[in-house]
Amino acid sequence: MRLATWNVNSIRSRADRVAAWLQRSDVDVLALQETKCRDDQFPEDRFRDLGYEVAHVGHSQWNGVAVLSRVGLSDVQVGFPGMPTWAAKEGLDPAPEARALGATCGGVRVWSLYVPNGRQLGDPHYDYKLAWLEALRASVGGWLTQDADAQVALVGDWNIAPQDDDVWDISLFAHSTHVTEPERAAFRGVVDAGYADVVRPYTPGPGVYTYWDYTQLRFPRREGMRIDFVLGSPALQRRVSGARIDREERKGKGASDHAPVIVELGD
DNA sequence: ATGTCGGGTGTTACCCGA
Repeated sequence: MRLATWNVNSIRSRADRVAAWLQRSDVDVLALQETKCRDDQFPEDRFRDLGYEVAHVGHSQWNGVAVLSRVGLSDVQVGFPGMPTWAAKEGLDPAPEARALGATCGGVRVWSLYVPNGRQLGDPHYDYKLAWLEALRASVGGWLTQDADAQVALVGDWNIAPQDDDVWDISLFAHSTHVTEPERAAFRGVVDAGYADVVRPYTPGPGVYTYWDYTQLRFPRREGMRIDFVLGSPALQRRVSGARIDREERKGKGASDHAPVIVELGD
């Protein structure tokens, strides 16, 4: 089975590209982040026509996560227990954002995750990010306590660069999010709960990234960040036979600012 | 910090978010 994750930065503007990529990449399960649309706006038919079942959650033009699968898609779950809420505007009641979607595909519990961007140190969004990650850790840790053999894949845009080599020049990130110790500790918390980065062993750095800012010619200058990850439970880790980051997909007009990350699972 | 992209709207000029 071939499993992939991709922050597409709008599924409506990227549908052609995602469909073409799916067809030539022979991917069975694709988790998407930043679909940037409501459920009624998601181009489901486009992917159904290619043989994929679709689960999506999106409340507005922000966030939005989905799972596409051609190996079955069941037990869809929007958000995880205890997921923090966020008030979109001053005075509005806090509500869950469209940042987590779980579905069982081919025997694997796949979670498409879009971790909040912390914006700036000291910004309320930074504290929200840490709270969100702590709640995630608590949930996913419990799943393995209940069933140590569960096949779980936590995939998506984590908005964290866990190691200094995961950005092109750590000295430029001295006052930035994504690399702070609390964020890295939050990421390690999920790893310590039993989930390993199954991609890094096949894609060692330095200089290996999954995201390049549209501005400042970051991509041609090879100035990127490794912030998209597939974390697998022990039972999933044992099945991984390969992984890659499809840097080619970042090229050309109409590319997302993130590249797809693909994992091969054996029987 | 923004030489770029997305989305949006009190729309053809700006706003927000990453």
